Amino acid sequence: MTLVETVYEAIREGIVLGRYAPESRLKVEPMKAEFGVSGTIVREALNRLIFEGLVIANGRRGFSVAPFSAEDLADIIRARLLIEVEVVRLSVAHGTEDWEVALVGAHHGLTRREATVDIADEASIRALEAANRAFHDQLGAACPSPTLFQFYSQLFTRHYRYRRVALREKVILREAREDHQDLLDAALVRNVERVADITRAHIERTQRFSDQLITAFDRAVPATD
Amino acid sequence: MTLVETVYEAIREGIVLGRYAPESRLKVEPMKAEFGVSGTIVREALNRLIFEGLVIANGRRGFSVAPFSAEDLADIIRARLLIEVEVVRLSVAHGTEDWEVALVGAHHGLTRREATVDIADEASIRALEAANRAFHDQLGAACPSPTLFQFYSQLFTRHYRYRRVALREKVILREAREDHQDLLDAALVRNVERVADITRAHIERTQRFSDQLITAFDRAVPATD
DNA sequence: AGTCAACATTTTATCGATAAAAATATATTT
DNA sequence: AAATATATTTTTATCGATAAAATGTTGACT
Repeated sequence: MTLVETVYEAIREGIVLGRYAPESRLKVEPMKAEFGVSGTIVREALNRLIFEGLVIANGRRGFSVAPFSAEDLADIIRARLLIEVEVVRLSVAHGTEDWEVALVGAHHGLTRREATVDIADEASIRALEAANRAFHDQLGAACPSPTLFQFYSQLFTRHYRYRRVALREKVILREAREDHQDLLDAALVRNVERVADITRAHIERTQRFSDQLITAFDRAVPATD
Repeated sequence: MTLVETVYEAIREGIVLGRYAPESRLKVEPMKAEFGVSGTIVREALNRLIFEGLVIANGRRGFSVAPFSAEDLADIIRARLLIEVEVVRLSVAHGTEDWEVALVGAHHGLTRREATVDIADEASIRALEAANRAFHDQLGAACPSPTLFQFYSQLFTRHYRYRRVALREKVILREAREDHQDLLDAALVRNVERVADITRAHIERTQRFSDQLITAFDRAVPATD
């Protein structure tokens, strides 16, 4: 793996997990030290993140983390409703037996994490989210459109940046658990429209918490300037 | 405008217009000379193009132009059918009066080019395509979802890479002309579903030429290695 | 006190050089 | 002549240094 790729992953994780706050500047000089690489590497990694919607390039004024806003969140949800629903639809329609097997496996892993998650434990939450992501990725993995899958993936990541703030709510976890079971059942019997419906509801459900998310975030991180 | 941005635009245009053939390697050393900049600049520009789907990064083996394939083209068309249709739908539903004015203007510009285009003249074709792009961009410009608009834009660019091969067909030009007039008329009376339908047909029409496009390309540019 | 301008500092954008890797050519052995 | 090993060249990935902006600060002047 190339150095740029390593740094690129690290920065992306830093942004997604909120270690770099929204709108904060991503200064090359400090990051050189942080990762022990030269400025060129950092800059190349940042350039890759621009089109992923996580980093903003401000002309001659360097880079910064993409901002949080209610509009942006609404935008992400709307786009997910269009794209992710189509991705799972196509995937369930095209999935092979191997895909089914992998899906059952991913669901099992997710179930385990859901059962044992401790809301107070950061690592446990992190593991749950990884399993959640793996399950949803697998659900869409048989989608024959690489482009749509890439869009889905990007949106999922951007959405997670917001969602993680609310991940400690027990009620969300419970509802999500039910959705996941329903998704698996419908997917296994290839009920495409039902999978689409549950996916839609699953995404829409997060909308209920949108306002809370934004205000919760504003409380946690006061304006950066 | 920063140097990286300039070079980035130049490389993108080079790829879109086929000056850099699909799958050909994008070597930093020659490009340094071509643009009169250092390797760092070229690399940063290339990194930006990765997520746009125009450039592939091959681990430690440099960069290359995204390949042409029948699957890729089908993928682009499928994604456009989903995303662009939604973009124009949202845009027509949300467009203000200023948007209407700009749309009429863009359509007028396009009509002029369509009337005077000379299939044998490269510059004339180029101008037509710019006007075509401007009209379609304006049609979707009032879409309240920046994300969906960005996806639309990326797909349009990627599709153009294929379409330009077929742009010299008179029959395509004639059919497109009719679509554009119908799109404008339906947009002005805010007939959202009609605009969506025409857009769908407009994109689907290109599908008829897909096979020809691929074989035409294969003839024009024999395998690169 | 508040505005404005000269100055100092930080930060960025960019370059040229280098070491490591990959690709290519050459030689050597069978 | 084929296959393998070795040397050579090209190309890439990476670094440290520098000039040009941008930002922040101080201090004179109203």
